[in-house]
Formats: sequence, C-alpha cells, structure tokens
Amino acid sequence: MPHMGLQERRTEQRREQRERILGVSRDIVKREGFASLSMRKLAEAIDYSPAALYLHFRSRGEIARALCMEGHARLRETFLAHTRIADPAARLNAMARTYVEFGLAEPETYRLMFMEPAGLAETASDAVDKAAEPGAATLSLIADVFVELRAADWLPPHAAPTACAEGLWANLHGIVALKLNRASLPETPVATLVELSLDAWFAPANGTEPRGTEPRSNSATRPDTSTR
Amino acid sequence: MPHMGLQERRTEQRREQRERILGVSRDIVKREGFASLSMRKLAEAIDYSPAALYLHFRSRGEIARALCMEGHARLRETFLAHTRIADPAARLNAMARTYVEFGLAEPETYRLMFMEPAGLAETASDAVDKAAEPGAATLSLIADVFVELRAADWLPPHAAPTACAEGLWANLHGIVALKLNRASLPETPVATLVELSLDAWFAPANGTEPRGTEPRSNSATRPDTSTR
DNA sequence: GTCTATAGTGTGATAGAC
DNA sequence: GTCTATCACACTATAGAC
Repeated sequence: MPHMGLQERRTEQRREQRERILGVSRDIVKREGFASLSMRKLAEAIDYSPAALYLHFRSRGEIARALCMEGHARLRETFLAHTRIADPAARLNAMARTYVEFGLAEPETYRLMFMEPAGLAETASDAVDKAAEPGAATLSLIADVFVELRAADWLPPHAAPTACAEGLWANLHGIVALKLNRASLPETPVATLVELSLDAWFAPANGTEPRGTEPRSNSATRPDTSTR
Repeated sequence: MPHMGLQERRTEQRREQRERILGVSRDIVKREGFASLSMRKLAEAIDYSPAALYLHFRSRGEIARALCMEGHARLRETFLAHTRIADPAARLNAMARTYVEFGLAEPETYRLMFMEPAGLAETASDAVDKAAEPGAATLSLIADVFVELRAADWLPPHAAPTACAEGLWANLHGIVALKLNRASLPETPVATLVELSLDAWFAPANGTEPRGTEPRSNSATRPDTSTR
C-alpha cells in the first residue's frame, strides 16, 4: 500500500497493534482462562509496558468484551455454515452438535461468553440496549428452525417456537456447563446426552426425510420414541 | 448443660464459634457472592482479627467447601421432602420445580455449588474419592425416579435411566445458569421453560393416575397451559 | 507513543507478642 | 486464643519524563 497518507498510516498501525494485543489475549484466555489474563502478563507477552495497553483499550473489561464478541462471531459463523442444510430437523441436529463441540473445544472462551457474571462484557450503553446481547443472534438461528418445524406441522401447536429454542439452548448449555465445571456428569458421555436432548426437544428425524404425517420415530440412531 | 467437663466445654465453644463464622459467611455469600467474601471482611463482620479465622478453618477454600456442603444438604432436604409423593411422575415434577426455585431463590449459593470452577471446594483427598462429589447424592434422587418410571414401563426401553436423569438435570441447570448470568433469556419466563423441559424429558402425567397405554397429554393440573 | 515508576487498593496467610 | 503487625504478593490504572 504505497500511496497512503500519513493519517491513514497512523490509523492502520493502530489497528494492527490493537489486533496484535487481541490476538495474544485470545491465546492466553484459551490456555488459562480470562481470570488469569492480567494487564501485566499481557504486556509482557506483547513486549510492551502495561501502560501501552491503555492506549488501545480503556480497561481490562473492554478486552473481555472484544474477545467475547469475537467468540460469538466465530460461533455464529459455524452456525451459518449449517444454514444451507435444507431439512430443518437435520439442521437443528447439526447446530446442536456444533454448539456443544464449540463449548468443549474452547472451554475458556465458552466460559467467557456464557458463564461469566453478566457485567463483565458490558458497556454502559449496552446495558440499555437489549438487542446488544450477542447470544441473541445465535439463538435466533435456532429459533428459526423451530419456526420452520412448526410451519411444517412437525411441532405440536401449543409449543411456542422461541420457547422451544430457548429450552433446547438451555439444555445444551447445561450439558456444556456441567461438563466444564465438574469432572462429574461422569456417568453419561456428552455425545449421548446431546442425542437424548435432541430427542427430547424434537425427535430428530435423522433420516433426512421429512414425513409429517407419521408419528415420529427416528430410528437412525435411536430406534424408538414411545415416550412422546 | 451444667455437668460438662472442661474438655467438653472447650470443644463445645469451638464448635459454636465455627458455626458462627459459617453463619456470617453464609449471609455474606448470599448477599454478595463468594467472590466478595474475603477473610478481612469476614473477620470484621464477626468482630475478630483475621488471624482468628485460621484457628477454625485452614483456608478460605475450606470455608467455601463447608458452605457448599451446607447448600447441598439443604437442597437434598427439600428433595427428600418430595420423596413421599407416590406417583413418580408427580414426584419428578415437584423435584424439578424445587431445584429451579432453589437456584433462583439463592443465586449466589447456587453459583458456589454448581457454577464455580471445580477446584474451589475440593480437598486433595476429595479429588481422589469420586463419591465425594456432593451433587451426586441429589442427582441420584432424580435418577431413582427414572428407574421407577422405567420399571413401570413409562420409559422407552432404550433410554438409560441415569442418562435421562442427567439430561433433565443438565436442562434444569441450563435454565438456572442462563437466568443467573444474563438478563437474557428474556423471551420466555422460567416457569414456562421448566414446564417445557419436563414435557420434553418426560411428559409429566400430572393427573396422578398412571395410564401407560394412552398417548400422553397432560394438561390436567396445569391450567396455565397456553404457552405449551 | 512509549517508557519507568508508582499510587492506591486489594488479597491470603503467618510470626510472634501478650 | 487472640491480637497486632506484616510478609509477599497481585491487581488496575495513571502521572510524568523522554
């Protein structure tokens, strides 16, 4: 980029450094968790003095917020990748697995995103603006599926789609959260729990083929659903 | 207690003071969360010097552990109260509600019990002894219900009872955990989510009467059903 | 912009006098 | 047993020289 004014050069450099800080922060968080990301440690890692950090971020919390948004963006991207799956049941299946996989693959990031007391990643302005809740965007993709399922008459008419979406979300979050914090939940492997949860909230019709009329029985993985 | 030897007197006093410390700790945690329970603050609250605390507790973590066990004991007690409910479906219903109510009524205690990174309330010896996981006792009461349900042929034969129990537990935990951390989950009231979850994991057959044959549809006791 | 130096506050835990 | 005093840290954030 040869023809750049001094002004552009400056801001470009700034952006790069900000990105660098963020990158190192991300690594530290991934390895040791946000709790152990201190400004000193971060400064040492990027080979600057602690004070320099405050030229790019107002506070430690702002770094948290940035990393949090990054995480949500990544998660949302993997969700969007599944958007192309036509069959809503199969899509739901894929999204659920993806969600849990994300949590298990990056426990500390997941913690920062979903398991930290609310205030951490919030700007004062965000507190007012409800739409800023970043999880909402992701959740809405799940909700969409339930809307479709409902439209295709695969859902009992009394169940509100968004409520189902939140219910399933809570279920998946519970699985991840318990797994991350306690060595417990030892009895049942996570994969099994996810299967069961999908069955519970919507028998998954794993066999790609929607058949609305027939009583649900999705034998692919699980031969029977007599409970519903 | 007039006829108490000096020895007994001593240990009795010790026990009382320990209880006092624990009581104040409990209050602080309930109000401000365990994170903000410092030895200094605690000492001031009981009007002793910080050093005195270490005569009764080896460390701050040991206080955490004690409070944690207290919490589990309380929760388990409310569960045991429901044990007398004969109909397993109704019992499951009651337990689930109780669980969530507990979490919402005492968020900070719940956090300490279930949402804190594992190491907090663990003794080195506990780490080895798996049975020491205190949640296990509570969970087993839920598992029992599923065993009964299975025995009564209310459950599909492929579903392992303990797996179902853990699945439902994860679901309830997810509801509580999301509610405690984010102001989000705004769309659907918690009560509704719990209803849906119970329906999902086992349509509750609230109408006391087990009827294995009929397809489950349980609007009996819950008039509020519009959402479901 | 970047540094050094430091203010200011917090923490858990302990030594040693009384 | 209880206290005072303190160790040995950690932290965020800022002031002021260069």
